[in-house]
Amino acid sequence: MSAGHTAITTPQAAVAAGEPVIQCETPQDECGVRDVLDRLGDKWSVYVVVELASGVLRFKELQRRIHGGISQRMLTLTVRRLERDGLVKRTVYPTIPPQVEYELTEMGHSLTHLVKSLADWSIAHRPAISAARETYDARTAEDVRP
Amino acid sequence: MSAGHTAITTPQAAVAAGEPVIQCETPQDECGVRDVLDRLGDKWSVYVVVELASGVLRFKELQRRIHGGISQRMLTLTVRRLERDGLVKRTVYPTIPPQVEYELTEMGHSLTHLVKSLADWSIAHRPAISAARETYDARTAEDVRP
DNA sequence: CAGCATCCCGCTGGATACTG
DNA sequence: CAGTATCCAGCGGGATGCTG
Repeated sequence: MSAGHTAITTPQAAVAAGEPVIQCETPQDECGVRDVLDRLGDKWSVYVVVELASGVLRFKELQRRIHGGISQRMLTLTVRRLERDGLVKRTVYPTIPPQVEYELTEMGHSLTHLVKSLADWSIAHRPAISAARETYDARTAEDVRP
Repeated sequence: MSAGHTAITTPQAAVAAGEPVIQCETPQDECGVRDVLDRLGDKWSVYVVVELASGVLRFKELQRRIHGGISQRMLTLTVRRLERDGLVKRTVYPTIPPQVEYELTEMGHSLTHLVKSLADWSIAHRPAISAARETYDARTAEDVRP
């Protein structure tokens, strides 16, 4: 994510200075959020987790299941990141042709609950969001008279 | 759930573990997830929501509170998007100097719970994630011996 | 089948300067 | 103070081709 080439205000400085944070008292909370969002933020991680929530999958099958068609490249990258973070376990069978199975770890499964909540919230509020967008667009359209 | 004709999948794991199985057979479900993740995916939305969770804030104050120093541009964009989606309410007071207040809508507040959960999960699992990364890095390092 | 390497485009997002 | 407008670097991510 952040390349960190700008050093106007380092997060460390803010933390060290004991800046007022959210309703949570510890400043680490935000770092934590960022950690999760960095994982969940990228386009495909959640979908992989979602698909793996139902069971073990091989690479191709995993790719096939993800609607919208994730590219091979992105699936590899995504799955590798998740593996690195200990959310996904990757098992290689040295057969011919090669077979690689992906499954969620315990930690990965625990994330499933949150993803589910996210999905539920999203589904529940989608109509409201759509409506809000239409309202907003209509209002700004009449607002900006050319 | 479908499947059952291939031996690849093993949904038993999820079932046995009592995991909430997420069904993504309908494309709408995924669109829903994508909708939320598109909002949460961008770098700053969550932080804005987090900061606004504690109360009404003006532009500058909001910018000041966000760690890492969000640029005016990004704060504007982020806050506009959130407003468009009906998560944030923007109130303009035509005074001099101008004063604009931001606050979460009801829907925005409902998202706060999820963000909170995300933060909690993140904080709880950060050590595990760090450990996993170290393990992974060490393993791959010795794996790729030149 | 699984996955690495390469090219390349578009969007995100930072810095800067200018208005109301 | 609260933006808008512009320029530009970086990387996310698609398409393609090559290995084991």
